[in-house]
Amino acid sequence: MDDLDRRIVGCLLRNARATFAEIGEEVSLSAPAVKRRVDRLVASGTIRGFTVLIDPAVLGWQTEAYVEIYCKGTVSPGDLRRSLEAVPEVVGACTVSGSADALVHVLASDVRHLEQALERIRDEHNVDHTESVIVLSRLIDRSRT
Amino acid sequence: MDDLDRRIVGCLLRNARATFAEIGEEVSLSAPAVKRRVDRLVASGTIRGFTVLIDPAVLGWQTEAYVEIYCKGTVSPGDLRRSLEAVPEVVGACTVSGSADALVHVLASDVRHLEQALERIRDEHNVDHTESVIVLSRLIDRSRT
DNA sequence: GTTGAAAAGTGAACTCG
DNA sequence: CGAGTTCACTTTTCAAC
Repeated sequence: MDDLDRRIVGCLLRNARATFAEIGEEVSLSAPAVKRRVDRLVASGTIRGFTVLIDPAVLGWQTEAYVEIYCKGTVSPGDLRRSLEAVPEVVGACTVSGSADALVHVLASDVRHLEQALERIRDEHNVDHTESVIVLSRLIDRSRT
Repeated sequence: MDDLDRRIVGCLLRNARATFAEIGEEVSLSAPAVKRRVDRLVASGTIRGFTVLIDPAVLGWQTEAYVEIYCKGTVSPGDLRRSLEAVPEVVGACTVSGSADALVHVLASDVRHLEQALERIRDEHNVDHTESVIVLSRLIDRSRT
């Protein structure tokens, strides 16, 4: 992972469908040289995949919340992950410092749908209670590294 | 945005560099038909762009926090966005329900770097105080809608 | 980095409801 | 007419050098 790799990744972050020749022009490399580096970055796991950015409003999933999960007693991160993965509305989750066991990012079509997702999360055997903040407006989204 | 579009978007979410022919095979369409639909989705803004998923650990930005921002008096979302956009470590931000004015997602190389970013956020003229939780481990990341 | 064969992208003309 | 298809033609990929 040298500086050239970083510049190639920078191009791909902006447009993952750029041709190798286009990237090569920007970083002063031939198309095959770029391809070899990209292949290596994919093989090594540095590049985990190529994806598309969708306007969430179009999919109709406009209601967003961050939910702090408090579990009964202690719970392993692995168990927590398995519990939360079962709920498709959960788009992100992490264990955090402080008294909460996890912070969960939930995306739903509307408030009604969000409530249903929260109920499903709460119904998991090891969840004691939850504390939610609802997103009013998204100010910044630079989530793709 | 019909069911065919949704299936095409599904393919692109999994692999944004899939060829139109590959996508076409999966959704039972010819390559040019897929291309026309993808072009339309891009033109209409449904597809906001193509990007690459990078292993954050490789870039060395492994320290993550969620920070609640409390401002002095009232502040417009626009001003808040401008303040936060000036801090590159801020990867996401939204206004939220409850007493905090905003919830900010911060990514930094280490705790020291995170602290510097928090200081920069606090130094913005309209920030009263902040409340942070540090991410211990990421359980789920399905952030790319 | 260069070259060349194979594959994919792309626009036009055409066909079907 | 909007949406899909086939077909020619250009560009890109990708493996060998």
